[in-house]
Amino acid sequence: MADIRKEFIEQAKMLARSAEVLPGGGEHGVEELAAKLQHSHDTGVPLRVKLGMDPTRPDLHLGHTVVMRKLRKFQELGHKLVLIVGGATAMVGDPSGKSETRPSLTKEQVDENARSYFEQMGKVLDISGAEVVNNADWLHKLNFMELLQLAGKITVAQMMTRDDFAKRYAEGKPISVHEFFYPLMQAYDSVVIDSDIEFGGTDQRFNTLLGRDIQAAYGKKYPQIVMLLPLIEGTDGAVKMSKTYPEHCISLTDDAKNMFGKLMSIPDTLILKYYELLTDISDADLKTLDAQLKDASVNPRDIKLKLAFTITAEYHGQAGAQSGQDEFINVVSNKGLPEDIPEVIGSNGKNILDLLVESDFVASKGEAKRLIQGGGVKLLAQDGALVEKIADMGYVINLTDDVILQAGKRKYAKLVARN
RNA sequence: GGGUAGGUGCCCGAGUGGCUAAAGGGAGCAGACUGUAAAUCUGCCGUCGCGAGACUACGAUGGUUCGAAUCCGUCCCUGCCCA
Repeated sequence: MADIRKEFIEQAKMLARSAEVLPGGGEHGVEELAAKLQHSHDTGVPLRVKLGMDPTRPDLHLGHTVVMRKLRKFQELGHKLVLIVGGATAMVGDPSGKSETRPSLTKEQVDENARSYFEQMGKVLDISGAEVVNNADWLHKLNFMELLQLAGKITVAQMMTRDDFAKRYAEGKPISVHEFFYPLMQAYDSVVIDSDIEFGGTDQRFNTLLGRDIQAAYGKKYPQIVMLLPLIEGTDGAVKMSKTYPEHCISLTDDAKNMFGKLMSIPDTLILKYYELLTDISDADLKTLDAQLKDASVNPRDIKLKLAFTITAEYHGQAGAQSGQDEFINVVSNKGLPEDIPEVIGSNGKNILDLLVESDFVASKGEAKRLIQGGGVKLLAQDGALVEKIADMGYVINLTDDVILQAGKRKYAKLVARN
């Protein structure tokens, strides 16, 4: 692979930003990528870039978009996106430490989930231009001998180098044999679809690299390289954004106001990372922001507002982002009332606890009580002025005029006086 | 098959007969503060009940006991060692 032309090195560098390119990593990784790009250019054959997805819970969040945004760049350069719906792999589930064999999804469920996936992915990627396949189509047809042949390409020791396995083994935690097959299945996919580059989060290091090895073992001369992108933390700032913790996820299906608000709730320490991985910001601008964040005279909130605006705009347009920002400033900064307050009719004469539970503001009466004890339940006038803070558990609603009920920071209901 | 260590609340994890609805941490919620739904501090954090209290809960099940997450039997699951 000698003589890689400079333009491809440059292109590879651009594409590799924030990513880890394997094998090699760093400079070497960039060269590997450049070689692929050049070869594709010279032969006129687009690169086949692979992304696999589990069609289990079809709820994509911003964490997924880190990889998707990168894929979009490849699409823009004319390369072929190959999306693999994990109809077969979904039954195993990527080993995470709590694995069980999952019940197999019916074809209909897989299709349904996949459809939902594509709809959400379509916000970032060009799905119509992608090749979409389901690995159940080939994995379910493998017979036992073929399976053994596949399994024979790797040793247990190699398998155990996977961090998750090694760790669990060291800690004396269970590892089921079938979990070994997840990486193998994913790797075999690479053989079948003949991928040139596989994408994933950094947690996909082992699986994707195994794909490279298995491709080679099945005779592919230039096996796939791997591009890994960082995982981003969820809104709590500590744990990776993952559907295991939906309360920390910023979902692509969140409405503009919620998306904006959730973005504002990330810890300040995450601002740069979000900027880098979730927007198209230039390196230079990133540096400027870094400097501003270290400058005590700049309020990090303002930078975060811009971040929230940029990202929200990508999914909900300028207008959506604007409404999200207006709402945030109005409600959070100025402690005003949100725009859309649901009306509740017929609350007159009701006990406050029952009302809170019925309106789904709290999950139980106990929680309602705690909320009241904590001073979180208030009645406000139409203009937001405090009418009274409810402190009595036995409080009974007695309306003469419409009044706004506030429960906690973000829950409001307009209690209508007429019945 | 034998030995041994375990299975605790959303998660991690302490607890070995009453003082345990169960330490501590994380997550979550609220309040204060703040130009952030950031940070920090404080409180809350099983269900029902205004309340006294009742109920449910420490793998499952059956016992012992005035009383069990804690003791005993059986079963299920997991790790390690031996075979």
